[in-house]
Amino acid sequence: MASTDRRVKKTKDCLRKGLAELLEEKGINDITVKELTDRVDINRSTFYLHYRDIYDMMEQIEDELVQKIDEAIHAHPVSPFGENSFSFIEDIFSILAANKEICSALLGENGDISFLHRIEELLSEHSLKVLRDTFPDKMGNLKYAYSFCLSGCVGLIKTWLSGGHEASPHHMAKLTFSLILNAMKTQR
Amino acid sequence: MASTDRRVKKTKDCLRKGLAELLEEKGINDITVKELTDRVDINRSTFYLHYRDIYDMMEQIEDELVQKIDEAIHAHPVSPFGENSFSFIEDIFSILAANKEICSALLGENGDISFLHRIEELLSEHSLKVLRDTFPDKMGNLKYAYSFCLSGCVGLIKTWLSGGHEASPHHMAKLTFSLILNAMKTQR
DNA sequence: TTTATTAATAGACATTGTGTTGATTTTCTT
DNA sequence: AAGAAAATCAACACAATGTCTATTAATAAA
Repeated sequence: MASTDRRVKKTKDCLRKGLAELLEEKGINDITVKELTDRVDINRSTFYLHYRDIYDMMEQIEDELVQKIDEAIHAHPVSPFGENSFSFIEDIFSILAANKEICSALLGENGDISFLHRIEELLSEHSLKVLRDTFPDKMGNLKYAYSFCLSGCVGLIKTWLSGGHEASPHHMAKLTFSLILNAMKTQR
Repeated sequence: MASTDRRVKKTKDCLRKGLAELLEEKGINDITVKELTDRVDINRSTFYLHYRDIYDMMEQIEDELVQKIDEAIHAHPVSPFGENSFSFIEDIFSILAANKEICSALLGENGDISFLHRIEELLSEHSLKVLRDTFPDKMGNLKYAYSFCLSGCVGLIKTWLSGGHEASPHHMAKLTFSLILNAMKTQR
């Protein structure tokens, strides 16, 4: 991402696009470096100039996405559950939309379960703080309701990505917010 | 599973146990046939007598689990959302508990995202019918709320498995039921 | 218990992808 | 235009793969 040299950017973009394509067809398990470089017509040696192996490449891509989301989250002040507490959720949906292809691939049928876990952790890290303020007395019992919501959010994201994002990030954020709030009522 | 010969059963059990162990340590990507057979002290050739490769082995294990869950689901009549509509959920929790080690591994950090999808599909297949009866007018708009609940259920399962199942399958089924019901109210 | 069957083992094999290296060519930046 | 850096090409040892054949051991059924 950082590199300024056109050649590096072009090579990495090329490889990334090829990987996203391959991930729609098969699992990362069955994807070889040779296969990827052959497909996008890049020398295999060039691949090793940038990545240690396929998994390293996947990880680097995930790192970038996670970092972007992380930055978006921390750009918002920690506020209790209320009217505007879902503004950071909207940002997340926007980031995902801006990286639709690779995100779909990473969360889809042949995706990476550890990326899924990282997304959950990101959401968790932030919203745990919020929840602690909103339901201070019940934190112990909320464990299950909370994990229900957490995974539920990821499910929402997956469905939204796999469709054509007909709904706007703003609308999705509002929906997410109300779903969480209602589910949480279970435990009050 | 079917085989009657003790040797086959012993070999398969051994390999399966080894795979579950390895999956707690690393991703399926980094697990080689040689590594697995070395660990459980089985000849590498023997592995190929039963499985095409590591992924084939994983698939066969998943197939068995999915089949068990599928049978459990179809053992229950399709009933509208009500007092007893969650009895099949209880069965699912029981099956998962009976296969705790491998299920934890398959849904955990180094798990298999496609197994996760299969579980979702199984739940989906059955509960879509139920939902169609419960909310017949709103089916179009329910898409997102539904996927929220679907993934939420899997999250619930993951959390329950990774803990020590302190809660009983029955309790979890009731909790699942009320979480779904509350979340669904969002869209009414 | 014996026998026929079937599974597991051991060792060898060609094949394929891996990761690395050094020399050369191409492309970029300034 | 010149120097720097990236991409290419060819070659390499290496390790895991998947397949085979011959041999040994364990099992089920008589």
